[in-house]
Amino acid sequence: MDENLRDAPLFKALDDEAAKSLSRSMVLQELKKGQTLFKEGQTGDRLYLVKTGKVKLSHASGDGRESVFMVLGPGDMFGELSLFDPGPRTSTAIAVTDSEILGLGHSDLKPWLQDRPEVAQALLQALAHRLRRTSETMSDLVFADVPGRVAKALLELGEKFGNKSGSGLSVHHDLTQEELAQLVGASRETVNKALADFASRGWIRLETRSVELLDLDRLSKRAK
Amino acid sequence: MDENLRDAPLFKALDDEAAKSLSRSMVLQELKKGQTLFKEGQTGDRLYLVKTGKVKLSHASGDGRESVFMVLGPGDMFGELSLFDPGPRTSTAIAVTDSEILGLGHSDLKPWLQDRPEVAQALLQALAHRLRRTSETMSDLVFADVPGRVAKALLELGEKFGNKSGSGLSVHHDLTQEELAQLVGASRETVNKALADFASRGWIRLETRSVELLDLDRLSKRAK
DNA sequence: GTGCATTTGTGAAGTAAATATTGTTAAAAA
DNA sequence: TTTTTAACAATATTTACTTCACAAATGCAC
Repeated sequence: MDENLRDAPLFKALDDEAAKSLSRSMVLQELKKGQTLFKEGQTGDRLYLVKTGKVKLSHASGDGRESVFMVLGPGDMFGELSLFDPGPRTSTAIAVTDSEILGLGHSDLKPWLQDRPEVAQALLQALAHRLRRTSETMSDLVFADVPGRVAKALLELGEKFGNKSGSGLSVHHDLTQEELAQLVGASRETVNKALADFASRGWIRLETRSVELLDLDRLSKRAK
Repeated sequence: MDENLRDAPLFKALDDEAAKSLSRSMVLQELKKGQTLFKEGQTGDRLYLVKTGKVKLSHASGDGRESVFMVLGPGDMFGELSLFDPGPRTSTAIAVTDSEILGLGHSDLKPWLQDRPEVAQALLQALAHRLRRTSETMSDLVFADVPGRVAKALLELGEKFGNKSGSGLSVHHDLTQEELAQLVGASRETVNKALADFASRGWIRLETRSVELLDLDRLSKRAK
């Protein structure tokens, strides 16, 4: 079984034997970059786990604008809302890069939830944790200005997708500036200006679909 | 047992017998208006249920500004984050009116989670539902202007606390305009303007700590 | 390579909302 | 009651951000 997945909330609480057994009922699906897994409004009761690649969860406004709540990487779970609280999907899931994802249907998960309290417990914890982060993002939208939110987003992407490189933290986020702007809840132009400003101060170095974070301290200070 | 509470997610899944038994391990606490139940940053592993009254969950920024995520009424659950995902409280809970609150400690809930999968299931559903609403609020912050958010907040308060009255829906929210502004994520002044504008159009009638919603259709249209 | 589309960078004008100020009304407290 | 405090209302000013317009760079198909 894949190392990344062993740490996913769904499996963390189980012993190897059980984890293997559960993983057998999951279905692998390959997505090309840009491909849509599900759209908001559709019904669906599958939960997904990212095995490789990146997936973004977004939400469209009436007039065509888009907002991205989250970029998910290996080990991350999504789509669980429609599973626990039946109803249409609230977000659209699109692959940011070529990705492999594992799907698990409601009926396959149910027996585990019944017989293994530790699975439910782990999922409760995962949801609670998610809720915690969501409400933090919410107060950032209220309190922080755009550069602050950009700094925060960079740090979060760094934590998730960063690799230590000589001088700093190299982050291949695979997002266009447009997508980054949607993640931050601002226009592409202002995000671009914030990035350019950080770069001119030497806090980051911009590359295409990737950044190198050079001064984490300053960025953190700007973020809070 | 109180009727309101019988419908709370925690009890809904249980039969009368079990619900009664669980409710016996809950501790009643009375709060005066303005009294703080817990503060963000404190540790705590209790879950609460509002029996009577109203409680607000808020979050403070570094520079003293405040944001209110939620106003809770009878039957609503809160404080569960620190219970499922151990860590300090992420919000401050303050009584908006004199209130009665039931508390349940981690150790009292745990056996139920172990033995009764339907309890865990109900809680998963409650969290998923909460997450759904939170992310909707989040995209409203990105997409909607202040008057739109005010209209939405009024409708939500109406759904929760409204009573049909002759001409419209009478909503005793018990919030000052300052608190309403914090709930909407805007300054008191702009919220006041939006309210005055709605009133001048005849969509609402303002009273102190209360509104009457007269034209729900127009408000809904302005909200989306 | 050449050409075309997408992404990135930047300045200027327009706008929603915050901030600041001051006045008015209503509710508590003396 | 009067006094004091808190909540609400209206205005002018400033600010952060969006929108618009366009140029430069990069990636990709042929």
